[in-house]
Parts: sequence; C-alpha cells; structure tokens
Amino acid sequence: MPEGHTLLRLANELDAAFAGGAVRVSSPQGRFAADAAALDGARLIAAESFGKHLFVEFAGERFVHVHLGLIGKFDLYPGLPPAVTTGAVRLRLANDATYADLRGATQCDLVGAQKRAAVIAKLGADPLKPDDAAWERMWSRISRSSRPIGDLLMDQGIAAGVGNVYRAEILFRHKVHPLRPGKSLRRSQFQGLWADLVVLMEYGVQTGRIDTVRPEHTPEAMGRPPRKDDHGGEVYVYRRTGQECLVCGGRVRTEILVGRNLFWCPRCQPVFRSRAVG
DNA sequence: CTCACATGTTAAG
DNA sequence: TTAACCTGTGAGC
Repeated sequence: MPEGHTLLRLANELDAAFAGGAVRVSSPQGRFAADAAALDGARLIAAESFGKHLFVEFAGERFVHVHLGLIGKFDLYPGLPPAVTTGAVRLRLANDATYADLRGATQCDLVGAQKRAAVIAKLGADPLKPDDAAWERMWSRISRSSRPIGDLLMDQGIAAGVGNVYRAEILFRHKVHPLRPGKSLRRSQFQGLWADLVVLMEYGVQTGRIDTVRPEHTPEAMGRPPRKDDHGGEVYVYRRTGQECLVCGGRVRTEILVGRNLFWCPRCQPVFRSRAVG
C-alpha cells in the first residue's frame, strides 16, 4: 500500500481521530515498549506526512517517526482494542473511540524536532505538497542527469512519495520509456507529467487506491474482458507483464532497474521519441 | 504447508 | 549489486 498518497491519507485519518486529546500508547509486540510507555497518556498534537514518512507529534516536541517500508500497515479501527492482540503490533494508539495498529514498519522511532527536520530536509519535491521552488530543484537535477527517468522518479531525494506503481503508470500515461535519460525530457513535457501525477496522487489520497486508467481506456470501453487487479486499483501496466496493453494491444514488458520492477508498453513508450501521441 | 513475492530502504560486500 | 528486515498473501504441492 505505501506510496505517498497512503501516508497523507493515514496522517489525515490519525489527525482526525486523535489530534487534540490524550492518547494511550502501547507496543503489544514489545519492540517499541519503552518509548510507548514514555508517551502513554500524552496529548497528540498532530500527524503529518512527508513523502513516505509519517510523523506523529506528541506534547513536548516529541515525534514518532514511522516508515511503512514495503509491507508495513497502520490501520485504524472503531471502538476499543481487542483484549487479545493477533499478530505483531509494534505500536498501538488508542482513545475511547478509535485505535490504530502499526505492523511491519521498517521504522518506528521516537525522535525530536531536529531529527524530524533532518529527515524532511533530505526529501525532494512532493506531489502532494505543491512547492514551486522544490519543483525547480527537482527539474534541475532531472534535466541534467543521465540516469534513467524511471530511476530518478523513485529517488526520494529528488521526488518524494513516488513509488513503483505511480512511476510505472505516470510514465505510461505520458508515453515515456522508463529507461530514457532524465536529460532527454523537455521541461514542458515533464511539467505535464508532474501535473498529472499531482492529480492522480490527490485522487489516491481521497480513495485510498491507485487508479490511473482513463475512462476511454477501461476494458469495457475498449471491448476487452475485464481484468483483475490484485492491488485494489485499475492500472495500465503495473504488474501486467505479458498482458495486452489497454491502448494498443501490445504486450506489457518488465525489467529490473536498481532492484525494482519496471513495467511498460514498448509500443506506447518507445525509447526514441519524446512526444506523446494521443 | 512451504515458498515466492510485494506499492521500500539501508547496510554490507 | 546483494542481502536483510518487517508481515501478509496467494500460488503450488
């Protein structure tokens, strides 16, 4: 689940459920037990996300820094926590109306304002936090880099919050081959791509899903059988290796780049062409 | 039941 | 470049 939209959505949910009141903090699994005890009963000030990082602020400039990694989850449930906890719950927040369980996160640390600021300072432009200066810094790096655009988009120091699904889908929607060097893109083209990414991710915040297929390209509209997505949303190429492209009918390809799977349609996303064609 | 794999990142070699 | 980590799920035997 965890790309930037998931974390902003999560921050919003935690904020709505807990901000402004005292919160019971515990660590049923034990790995966060000492810090949880120190925070137990403190007032929760706010929850905020930056890229894929989440900071839950408690009174006294204390922040719980959470990174979900690949498999982490932080789910909210109505009511009181169950008497018997199933699974490994690293961190649990609770009040009388709601509880939230954190499992499988790669990071769950109690930090101060300085550490928080240091983490945020390392992040690139965030599609969910519009900032012209940050955008220019990002473009400056991309437009001068020989690295593949697929690699650059996943570099959190350049573009924060973009993950493998949005990477694959935004490149498809803009007919850009993932292995094209950053410097081969034109400014206007990347501006269009980014603006579209902002829209897609804001939509993801609202829905909690990643849907990227335009109405005119849905399987129904194209007269194709419906396809099952095992990750909740309707997408063009992500994890569709070997399947027919919804737009041109070509076969979706995959290849590993910097340890992550790329997905693209070789017909819609040729290497040597910089302009989208419908 | 066991195994591979996953929307991620870091550290070691 | 590879392994390691955290957990859950789905495929295959």
